[in-house]
Amino acid sequence: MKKTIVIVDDHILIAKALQGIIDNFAAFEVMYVCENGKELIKNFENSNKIPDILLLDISMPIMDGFETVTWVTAHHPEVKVMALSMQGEEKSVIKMVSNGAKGYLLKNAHPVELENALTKLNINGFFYPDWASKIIFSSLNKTKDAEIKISDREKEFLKYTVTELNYKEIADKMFCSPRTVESYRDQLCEKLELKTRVGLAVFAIKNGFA
Amino acid sequence: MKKTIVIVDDHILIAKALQGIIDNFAAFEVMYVCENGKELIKNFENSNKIPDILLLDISMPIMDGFETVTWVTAHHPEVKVMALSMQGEEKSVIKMVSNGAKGYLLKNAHPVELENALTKLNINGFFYPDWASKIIFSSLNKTKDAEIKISDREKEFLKYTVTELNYKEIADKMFCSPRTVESYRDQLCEKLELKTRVGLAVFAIKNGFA
DNA sequence: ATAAAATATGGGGTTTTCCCCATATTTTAT
DNA sequence: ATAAAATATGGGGAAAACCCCATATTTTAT
Repeated sequence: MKKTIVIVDDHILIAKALQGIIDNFAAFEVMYVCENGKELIKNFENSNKIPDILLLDISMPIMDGFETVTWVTAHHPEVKVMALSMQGEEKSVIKMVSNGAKGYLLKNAHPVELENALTKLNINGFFYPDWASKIIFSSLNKTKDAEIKISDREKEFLKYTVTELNYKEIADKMFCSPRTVESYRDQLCEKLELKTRVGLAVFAIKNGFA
Repeated sequence: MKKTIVIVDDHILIAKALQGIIDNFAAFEVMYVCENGKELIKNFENSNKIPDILLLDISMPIMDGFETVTWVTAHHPEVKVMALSMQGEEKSVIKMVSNGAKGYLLKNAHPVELENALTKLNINGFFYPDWASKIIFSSLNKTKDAEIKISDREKEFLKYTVTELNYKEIADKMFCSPRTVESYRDQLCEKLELKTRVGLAVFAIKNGFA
């Protein structure tokens, strides 16, 4: 009996193409593909449509990989989720794994690696390439960095740092005094070990706050 | 006789998966796949390895789609290049088309659309979905925007704008006077209709200069 | 319950950025 | 060939950002 797989990827061409590859594997077959997490949830309402393995793209418009893996882990923990992404960005790996992903594969892997990964995932219950394991282990050590908490108000401020508004104007938008805005800057600079607004703006963009 | 296709995409899994789809098409067959433009050029040195159609991903590490399509158009204008990308970002479309791409397809297309696109490309010599044509035509009107040229020196400066270096320090790195650095800023701000360094930094990141 | 931490605000001063003025050289285009 | 544009540099001043000081309130944690 072949193990069943569902692919979730908003790039239909890619999803279908992957399906073609997987359907040639002896031990696996694709049940169906979805464009996003929402669609997957709808399918999961039907108990006949729950697969053994979920191949999950991370960046999706409607309900992304992080949200989806969280939902699947909560509602169908028996489904093994393998994350599939372009780059192996540290934060994505940590976020996916801590939200329940059992495997992580890059899209620049070879088809044989995909088969190998699926097999390992099926037998061992998990599959992490060396580079991913490294990230996961090293993330356990530096709990300090993970402790950086950014308040809602600071997040709001970060949105404005990437604009050409000055602090006075940001204060107006945030209904507070310019001093307060400057204190957000100072606090964030301290936490993030930055010195300038440019540094904050770059941080905001690269970490999805803007 | 089937039309030959070469796929260039750094995500091997995707490239191979696409190959699987295309090889099922009656009129087309994949000759080989490459991970980047450099590899393609090496292959093109052998005249037996020049295909009818090139399926070209845009974002690649070594030699990206823009550079690659420029090279191919210059050296092998008979090869029809179809750009393949995640999103249909306006700037990417314009850049690819003005550099010689004859077609543009999103990765969230259906496999049938791919076959249709390849057929049209082969028969008509071009293929642009409606959304892409719209972008191309509207870009012809606002030639002003397209005329924005950023000099090498300004590009170098843009790299530094996203750092926490001040203009004095940037001047040291660029072996010029701080005034000169400030003139780069002023010129860029004028061209890009920006006012602050933060604006420049955001521009630099979003447009791949940093 | 009480201390610690986070939030919000202010005064005042230094540095950096922004923006006006201008000039000499080099490159590009007609 | 000559004008226009781009490059590189400078002076000086206004505005913004940075950074020290401090305080009152609220929230969080032990």
